Amino acid sequence: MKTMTIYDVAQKAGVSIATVSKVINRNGRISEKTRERIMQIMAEMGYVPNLVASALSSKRTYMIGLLLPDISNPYFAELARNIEDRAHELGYNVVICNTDNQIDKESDYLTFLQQKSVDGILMATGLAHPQSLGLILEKKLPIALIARDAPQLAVNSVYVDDFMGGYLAASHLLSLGHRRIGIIVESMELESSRQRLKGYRSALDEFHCPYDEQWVSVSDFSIVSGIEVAGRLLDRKIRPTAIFACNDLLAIGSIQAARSRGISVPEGLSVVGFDNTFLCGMVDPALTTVGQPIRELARNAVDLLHRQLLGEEQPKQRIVLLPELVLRKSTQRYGSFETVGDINL
Amino acid sequence: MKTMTIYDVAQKAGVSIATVSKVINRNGRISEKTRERIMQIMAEMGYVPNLVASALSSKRTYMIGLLLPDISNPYFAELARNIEDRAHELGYNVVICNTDNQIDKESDYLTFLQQKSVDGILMATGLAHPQSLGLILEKKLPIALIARDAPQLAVNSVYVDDFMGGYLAASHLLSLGHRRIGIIVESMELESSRQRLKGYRSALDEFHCPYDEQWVSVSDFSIVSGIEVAGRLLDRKIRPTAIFACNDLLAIGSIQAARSRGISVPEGLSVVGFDNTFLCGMVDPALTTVGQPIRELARNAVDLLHRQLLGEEQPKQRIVLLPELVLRKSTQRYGSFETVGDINL
DNA sequence: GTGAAAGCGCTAACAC
DNA sequence: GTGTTAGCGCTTTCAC
Repeated sequence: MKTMTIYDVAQKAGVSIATVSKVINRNGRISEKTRERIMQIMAEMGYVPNLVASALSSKRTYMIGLLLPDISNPYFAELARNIEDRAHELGYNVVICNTDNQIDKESDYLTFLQQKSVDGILMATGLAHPQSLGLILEKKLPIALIARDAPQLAVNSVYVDDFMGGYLAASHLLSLGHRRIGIIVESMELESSRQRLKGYRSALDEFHCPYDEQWVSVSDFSIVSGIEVAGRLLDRKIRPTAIFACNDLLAIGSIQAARSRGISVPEGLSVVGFDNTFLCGMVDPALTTVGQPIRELARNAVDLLHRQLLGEEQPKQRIVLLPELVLRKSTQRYGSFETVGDINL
Repeated sequence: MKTMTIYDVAQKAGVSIATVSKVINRNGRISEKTRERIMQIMAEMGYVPNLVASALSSKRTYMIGLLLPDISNPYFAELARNIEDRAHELGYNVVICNTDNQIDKESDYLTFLQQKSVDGILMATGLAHPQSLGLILEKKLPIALIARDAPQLAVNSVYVDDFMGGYLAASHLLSLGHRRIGIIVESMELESSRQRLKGYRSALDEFHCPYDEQWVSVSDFSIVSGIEVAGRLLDRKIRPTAIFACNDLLAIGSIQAARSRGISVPEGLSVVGFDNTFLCGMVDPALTTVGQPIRELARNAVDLLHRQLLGEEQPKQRIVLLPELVLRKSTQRYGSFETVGDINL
């Protein structure tokens, strides 16, 4: 069955292809009568427009590229889901690109996406290397950054207030009486990590608790890394009574590290995570965490991009959403229970 | 900066566009000398071919569509990750489509993908409604099914031996001495669920343990559903001593249902999951499960599709991979410990 | 080895 | 309101 074109429809309807094109794109002046007749004919024939051809002349592909480190990470999976939902509502398809935070994969994908003429790009990779970004900006490809970095460059972005998140986590622990609070950050390369750390320090200051660098550890995104880094923290002679992990995976790793050392959570160690992925309710004890409004993050980012695509000449903007503390079972007042098998000094 | 075309390159190189096209696609006869010179010039100019135009004439977009129920489900996220990895290696981008198992969303996406002329489609949705499939097959759009259904239709597919998976899970529990084994299936619509149930029955037979329908419950994919359904099972006067849940999420839900009733796992209840997602190592107790070779599933599916795209006229095939039991901490011999707070008859 | 030219299927002026 | 036509940027015969 040969695939049909707009010519076939035009012929069958006894009109020109321009007319058909106009009813497809519902623009131009068309009498209601011929409009309906043509719609009817298209339906009968089972005609579907070829969007590649359409894209070539109209310069719009209705596709957006989504760059993220790894979609198998629950945080990014949830983000991707919400992004795809919103994009689909607006008539766009999304192409996923796993960069593993590698700069060469990142620019590789960027080149591909550019060649394929995606209408816009959403970056949730956090790193956003200047050279990659430069490439895009130069080509005037609409872009929006999500959830992480908001570098010096003038690009649209949507993210949570990481400083506040760090502050919320630390002050929660401090107000529970904790004073030796370990913090595990994802990477010092990330602006988000730096901000969360600053928030943590700010809370410390407010509680007149001295900042001590020995309590800050750098990790990466993975759970195994969380186990390892938290393990090192817990093997100290003087060990922390609480850990603030900069993502839920690291927090879960911390719980596991504690458990394998016979330290129970929250009795022997309080743990706070970040992101509020669905994992929090899944582990035991359920994880207290700093919640990111993932859905809103996603929606706002897509909408921001969409407005650019519509050609609305709006000023570049940064949308900052506020995180909130989600209390569950992994934190408790320091010293409120007799700790068993616990050698805290 | 106006975007360049093949004409600009041809002009600068003093050759025709046909020649340039040939060096880009490394086909046709081109002298090594001019080839290099043109490559050089393209690099200097920063020229990148427009793949939309290329697609319009060559009929190949180097994009494949991936339909799945929900990418925020860890199983599908891992699958998607591996699919994207392999596709990327082969030079393809992947467009994700979340169907939520709704037939209208499914056919909606299918229409879109067809209009965008993706080179092929990967379906991991399990349902694969005949009408949707018919649409694709009719258009001769290459397709491969993953991980779930393998209906009557002649389509390529890759999946695990679900019967064997069910058998493995049940016989593990039976050999531990369990006789009242609840099974929670995702949906009776799914061939995979039916097969797993058959495997379960087969193991029962082998152990001369009578099959009793009261032990089989139907659920959906979610953890909340797992909690609910497992809860009903556990609230029976005579309750099961083990539960075989047809995915890890349901298994985790079962553990939570048990915990909230004061039943500990594995002492008061053994639980086996299915899929072997990374969640298994994350919960307490770590989950014994039937492992799917997700990576191989993904690779094989992409390769199968790829071979079709290359036009290799191969017979349709079904690749069946074998699952394996992954032992962790959520199962134990029935009766080997005094059960506490347990009213088993 | 290289080039001319006819599409691929559609959009968007512009003319009528 | 509807039709004509010139592209969009590339691939691909088929001459030379």
